[in-house]
Amino acid sequence: MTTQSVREQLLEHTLLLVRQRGFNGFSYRDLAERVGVKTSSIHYHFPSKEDLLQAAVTEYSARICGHVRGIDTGLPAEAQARAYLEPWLATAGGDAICLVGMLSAETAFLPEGVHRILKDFYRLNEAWLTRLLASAQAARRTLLPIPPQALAQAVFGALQSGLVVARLFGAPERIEATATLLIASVTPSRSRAPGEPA
Amino acid sequence: MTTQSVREQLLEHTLLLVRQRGFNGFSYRDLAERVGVKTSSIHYHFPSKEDLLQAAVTEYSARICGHVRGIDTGLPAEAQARAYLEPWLATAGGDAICLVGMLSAETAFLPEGVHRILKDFYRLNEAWLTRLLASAQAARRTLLPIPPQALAQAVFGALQSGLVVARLFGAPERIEATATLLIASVTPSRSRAPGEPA
DNA sequence: GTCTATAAGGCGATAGAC
DNA sequence: GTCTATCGCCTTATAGAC
Repeated sequence: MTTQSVREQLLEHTLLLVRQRGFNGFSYRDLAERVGVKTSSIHYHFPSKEDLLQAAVTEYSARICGHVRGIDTGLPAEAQARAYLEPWLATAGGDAICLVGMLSAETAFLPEGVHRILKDFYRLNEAWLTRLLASAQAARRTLLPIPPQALAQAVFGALQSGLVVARLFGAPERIEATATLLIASVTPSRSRAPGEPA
Repeated sequence: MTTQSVREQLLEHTLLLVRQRGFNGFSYRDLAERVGVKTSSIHYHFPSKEDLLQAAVTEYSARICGHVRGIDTGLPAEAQARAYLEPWLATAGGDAICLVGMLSAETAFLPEGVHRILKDFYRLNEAWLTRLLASAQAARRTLLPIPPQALAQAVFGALQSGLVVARLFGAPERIEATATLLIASVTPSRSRAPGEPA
């Protein structure tokens, strides 16, 4: 447990506040109270609220995308899928959702620069999932109902919404439906022949 | 084009404002300006902002759930799926998303009564999709990668997120990945045998 | 039912002392 | 770097005239 500078604490609590309540859902006062400083001190580190947002979304995206890029593509497809799902499963059911998912609901208030980071976040995750699904399909180990890219978009969207719904219902296991879909889509399994009973 | 009472206009513009900006994203002033009245007139019809929200979410849920319940279950599964998807396809790419999806991101600020309506909305849609998928599977016309209920949850979540992403990218066709997944999941089609090229 | 006027407090942001 | 003090504006909500 290393000691954090005030700036680091502000950024960390902003990440949490945005994921819990959204950019429009917290104030400088809320943030100041959590960190134990006055609101004017926040303005010293982050002159405007948009500066704070920009820093938070950049940091969040770097962390998650870093995790995704860090997954060894030499692993079996199922192991890659499980590694990918890790942070999603760990988040589900808490009082925070994905920062990008939250901000995507608030696009009307966000500057263009933030929009770009959000879009890049979707693109990277969807591209990674597309590659995984396509390679699993190419190896003939699996049978996809729709093209890899379409399934990747659907799976990633279902994960985002899964966090939202898991929080609403207070039910972490709500994310598992989508996790199962991804795993099943890259797993050879005993894939049933058409007409074979489930 | 029938003339609407002020109350009806307030409700209608509230539906739109929540779907565009969220419950925390608009004020009585915004609403008053759109309808052409003063903010105090809103308080006459809806004493508090929570009253306004309660009326809006109730109305929205009644409309969408009414549409779903109105789909003839005697139709072929694919026709039912297309009828179900209709409002989602019509919404994608505009500046408004599903009101329930929007409010689900703002749960921290919403009263318990609204939470209940949101949950019921998810349950009804998921149950309807589960029935559709299960009946299509039971008829041996299709092969699902995961159980019907899990797929229903994933599909519905992907639709919700699909609206969000379609708006962010300004790309209505973004919803089609999930629409394709649902259609493919209930369509006998020429379902490929394992190993058969896509 | 709708208005004017106003209350009481929250908001992001700034100036200037220390 | 952090503080106190303050600005101007926005917010939901109410009282009372018409």
